[in-house]
Amino acid sequence: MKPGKRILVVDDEQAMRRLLRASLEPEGYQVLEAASAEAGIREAASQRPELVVLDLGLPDGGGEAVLKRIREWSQVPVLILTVQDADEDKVRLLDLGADDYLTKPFSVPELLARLRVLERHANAGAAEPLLRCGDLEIDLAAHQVKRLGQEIKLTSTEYDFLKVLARHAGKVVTQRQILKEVWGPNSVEHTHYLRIYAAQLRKKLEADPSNPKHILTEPGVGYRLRG
Amino acid sequence: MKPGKRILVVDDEQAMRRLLRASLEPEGYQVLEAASAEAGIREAASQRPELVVLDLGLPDGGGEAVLKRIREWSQVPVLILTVQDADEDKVRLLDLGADDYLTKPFSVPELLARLRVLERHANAGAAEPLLRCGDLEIDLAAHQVKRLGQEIKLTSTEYDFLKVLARHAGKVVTQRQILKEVWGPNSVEHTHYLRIYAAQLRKKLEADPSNPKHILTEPGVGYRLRG
DNA sequence: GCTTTTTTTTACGTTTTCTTTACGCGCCTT
DNA sequence: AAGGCGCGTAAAGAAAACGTAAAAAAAAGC
Repeated sequence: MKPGKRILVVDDEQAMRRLLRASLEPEGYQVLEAASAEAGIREAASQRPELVVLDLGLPDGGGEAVLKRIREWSQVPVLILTVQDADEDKVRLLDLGADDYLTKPFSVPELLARLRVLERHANAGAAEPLLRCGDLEIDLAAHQVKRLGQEIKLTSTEYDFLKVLARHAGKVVTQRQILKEVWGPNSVEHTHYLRIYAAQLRKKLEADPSNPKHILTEPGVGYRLRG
Repeated sequence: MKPGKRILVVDDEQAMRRLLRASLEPEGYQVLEAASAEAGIREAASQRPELVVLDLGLPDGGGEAVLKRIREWSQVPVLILTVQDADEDKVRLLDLGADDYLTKPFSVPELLARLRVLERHANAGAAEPLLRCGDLEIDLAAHQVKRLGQEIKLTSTEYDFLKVLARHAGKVVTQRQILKEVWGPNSVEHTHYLRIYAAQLRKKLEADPSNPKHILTEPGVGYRLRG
C-alpha cells in the first residue's frame, strides 16, 4: 500500500486544523499544517504536497497571496475555504488558479468528495519547479537562482523578468507579454526596458554575456530561455 | 479565431436552458441543448462536447443516469446543477465522476468561473499543437521550427510566411493570400517578396534547396507546403 | 535625513532584418 | 529566333531592432 497523499492545510484557527486533521487522516491522507500565509508558502515549497486546503481568512496578508505564490511554480490542486460568500471573490479566486471553493460551514463528506475529484484531476502535468538550464538553476518555489551552485542576487524586476521566461522555458515569450507581466498593461510600449533588463540578466548569469547561451533574443518577436 | 468550445446543456426546463445559452454564448461557447436524459446521452455521444452542464432534476430517470452513461466512455468534464441540497447526493455524484456541483439558484459569474476551471483541467494534459510535415516540425505555441529534431532559426517574416503555408498544409495558397497575411493588404502587388522569402526558407529547411520537397511552387497560382 | 540600491530616462553604436535593385534561366507566344 | 513573362538568385542600400553605457529620478534601507 502506498503512503497516503500528503495534504497541506493552511489555516490560522487551531480548531479548524484539528477538525481537518481528524477528518482527513482516517481517509489515509498525511496531513501537513501551516498556521500563517508565510508558513503556508514555505511548507508548499519545501514539502510539495499533492493537495492544498487553503483558508482565505488568514490574518497576515490573506490566503490570496498564498495561492498566487503557489501558482507561480506549481499546479498542485488548491481548495479554498472561506467564511464569506461574496461572488466576486469566488470568481477571482477561481480565475487565479484555485481548483475548488467551499464556504464555511461545510460538510466534511462533501469536502472529502471534492478532494477526491481534485485528486482525480491531479494526474496532469506535474512540472518540476526546479528548472535546470545548463549551469543554471531556477527555483521558482524558493525565489532563488543559482549558477554553478552559487546563489545569484537578482533585483525584483530582474527576477520577475526571468520568471516569465522560465515559466515558458524553451518557448518564445513575446515582448508584449513580458512587458505586461512585469511592468503592467500600461507599459507595453516601453520595449527598451526589455533590452536593458535582458542585458542585466545576461551580465549576471551568462558565462559570456555577449554570447548568451540562456537568454536568447528572437528579433522582432521576444525572448526565450533555453531549456 | 477558433470556434468556441462546445458545451452541452442538459435540462428539462426551457427557461434554464435559455438562461444558460444567454450566459454562455457571449463567452464564446457554442451551446448544444438537450431537454431529457435520453437526449442528453444521445447528444453527448454524437456531438462529443468539450464540457457538459447537467441538471439533476430530470423527469425521465434523472440526471444521475446521464452521468453514469457518459462516464462509461468519456472523461468530459461534467458540472452538476441541482435544486436540492442533500449532502449524500453531492458526495455520490462527485464520486460517480461529476467534476463540480452547483445548487440552484446559482450565480452566473460563479458558474462561468467554475467552467473555466474545468476547461483548465481538461487542457492540462493536452499536448500543444505540433504541425508535422515530413521531417519538419512547426510548433506554433513556441514560435519554433525544427527539422529532424534540430532547431532552425527563422526571422519573423520567414516564420509568418511558413505559418501561412502550414495552416493550409497540402493545399495551394494563392500569392494574394500570402502577401495579404504576411505583409498586409497594401502589399498584394509585391509578388517578388514571395520569390525572395520562398528562396530563403528553402535555403534554411530543404535538404536540397534547388530541389524543394516541402515548399512547392504552383506556377501562376501560389505556393504549397507538402504534408 | 542621508546613503545605497534600484528603476527609469536618455543617448549612441552595432547588428540584424527588410526592401530595393539587378540579372540569369527556362518557357511559351509571336 | 526574339521578346515577354514568371520564377529563382544574389547583393546592395535602407530601415528597424537590438545592445551598451551612463546619468537622472525614484525607492529602499539605515
